[in-house]
Amino acid sequence: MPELPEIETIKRGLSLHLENQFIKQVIIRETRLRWLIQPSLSTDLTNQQIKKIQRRGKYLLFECTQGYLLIHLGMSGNLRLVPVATTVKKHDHIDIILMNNQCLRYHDPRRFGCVLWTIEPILSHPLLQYLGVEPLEANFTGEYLYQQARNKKSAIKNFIMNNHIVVGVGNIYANEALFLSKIHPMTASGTLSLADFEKLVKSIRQVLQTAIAMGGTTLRDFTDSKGKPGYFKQALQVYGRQGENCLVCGQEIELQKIGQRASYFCPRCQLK
DNA sequence: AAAAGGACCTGGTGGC
DNA sequence: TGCCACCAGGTCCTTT
Repeated sequence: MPELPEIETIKRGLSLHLENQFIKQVIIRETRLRWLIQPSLSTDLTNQQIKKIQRRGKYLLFECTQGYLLIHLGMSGNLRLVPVATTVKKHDHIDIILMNNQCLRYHDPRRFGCVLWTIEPILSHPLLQYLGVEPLEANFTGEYLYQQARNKKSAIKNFIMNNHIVVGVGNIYANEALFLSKIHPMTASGTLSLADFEKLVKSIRQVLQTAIAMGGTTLRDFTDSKGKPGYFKQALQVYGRQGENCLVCGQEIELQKIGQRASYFCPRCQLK
């Protein structure tokens, strides 16, 4: 489901309602997520106060009194804030119930996500320590990408979707950013110029920021923490538009698999 | 060392 | 209506 703008949207919604709240009870209905839920999760979390919610890449970090709750939503995960008495549906795996009777409900049909507790320094957690730069922060520059791409032959689309290089850019926004940059998704990363990378950085920033402003992209089932969809789908230039006309030049948008992922591009605007 | 491919899951869709 | 193949917003792990 979610890329950086969707996670950021959820984070902002949850921050408003959860910061400074105390956890009263944790209900676990299904432990088989990407990694098994630790049996101690419930006792670890109970009575913790949520101090602050942060985001690193597509991970949500709930800073608590004595540790961190770390949540990833995988492909199909969602977090909703619901009244405690709300009927439990299929795939509602975890409830985190607060003293004020709000319930943070984790729902994930495909179970590719994870929910775990750690008392280690959060940024040195094994899942986080090798992550690349944040695309909306100042150290994400054309120069950085250019240096990382030296001698790399992988397609530029795979390169910008690689979490060890830059985090948060998933399949939708990789396609959109490459279209804005007029770069063909198959281009070998190492052959692009510094100027290309500067343009690409600008495009990635722009596409992510615009999507955040519109509450993310709802393809079928993404909603924010209150159940509202995002509106960026209407602004998509290439994603899902194979066979339709390029909004810039009128050429038919093409679809090709790159690294097992659907890739959409304009063969006239985006040169190799 | 880098790149490609498989694996993990459920649900929706479109073809026959 | 049913069955089947294929597709999906992610990313870790294994193989080449």
